Amino acid sequence: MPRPPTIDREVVLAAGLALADKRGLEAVTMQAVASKLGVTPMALYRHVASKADLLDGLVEKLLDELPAARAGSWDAQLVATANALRMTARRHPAVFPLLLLRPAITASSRARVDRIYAVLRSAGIAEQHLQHVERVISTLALGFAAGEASGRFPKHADITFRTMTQFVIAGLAPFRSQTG
Amino acid sequence: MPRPPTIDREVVLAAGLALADKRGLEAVTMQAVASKLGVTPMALYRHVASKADLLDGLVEKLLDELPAARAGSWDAQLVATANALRMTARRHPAVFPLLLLRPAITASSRARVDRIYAVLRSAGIAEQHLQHVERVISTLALGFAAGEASGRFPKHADITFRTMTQFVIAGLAPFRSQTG
DNA sequence: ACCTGAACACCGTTCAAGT
DNA sequence: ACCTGAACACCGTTCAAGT
Repeated sequence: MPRPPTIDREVVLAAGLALADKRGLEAVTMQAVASKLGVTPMALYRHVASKADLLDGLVEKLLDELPAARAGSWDAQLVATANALRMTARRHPAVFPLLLLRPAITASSRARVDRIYAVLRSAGIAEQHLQHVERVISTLALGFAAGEASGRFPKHADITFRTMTQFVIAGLAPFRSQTG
Repeated sequence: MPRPPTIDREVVLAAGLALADKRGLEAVTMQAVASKLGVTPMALYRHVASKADLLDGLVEKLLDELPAARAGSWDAQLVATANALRMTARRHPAVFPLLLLRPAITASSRARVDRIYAVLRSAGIAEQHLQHVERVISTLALGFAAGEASGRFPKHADITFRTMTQFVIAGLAPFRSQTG
């Protein structure tokens, strides 16, 4: 005896994200999410496998929010990517740090990593350094954004960001074989 | 009517850390910690203000574990510090990532940051760049250690670490005014 | 197919009471 | 001073039942 669905995974995740943004990660309980949707907590289990799955879904939503890569020189592209991460971290400070706790290569992140590889290639990074250089600069960009979102840099975060971009350009130098 | 204390803050934190190391952060419950000590959960509240205070105490214990800085060239000292963070992260993979969520300057971390400042000065970093450069390299070292501990780099983490050290040395170049 | 009611084992935390 | 017993409001999750 079918029934018209009143909620779906998308609205469950949206409600969870809104709750996390407004009142922090610990405010994201099955009961709070359900109540926001006018439904009982048990209804959520048809759309998310567990609370851990719900939190995973929130992280996915953050990644989906990142803008597509822009054109420009390789260094401008790297800065734009780091900046996009930073903006997303500011919108979702409670959820963002979870990004650092996930495997670097998931199905959904693969395309994004490949994009960075392409940018690094155009910067002249040799193939054997690609994976490691990508990890280093991604760790730095993610770590900075997560740190800022967590209040680690209460003052002068903008200057630290600028310092970071200069630092990255110079740090890449030993790994570049040709100008891009 | 005084009683001899059966537990103190130190053993509460030690029990919590052991639990986190063995079974993860979510295994650290007041009941589990208490049971490990042969005591009721309510007994813990005389020694820690709350569960959040307990977790804060675990992070402090990790910091206390870091070895004192060693002598050597500035670059060797930076590498040694990053390596010490990495070893601590491996011993305590569940707790370590919490470090990235804390303010960079707390009373207890102040001395450590000052030590890095001294090393960076001896590398010839100009005074106006000191704070920002320190934030950048600390974010990178912490982020890498936390990422590795969380399983972000399942393969070739050692090579990535070496890449990171080269990257940092080169990244510092634009901020150095004299050889140290 | 989708949601609910009732139930379970657990959680952090309080407060008054015991020694 | 320090720990306990009893209690409270909450948590995630299950399962059978309703529509």
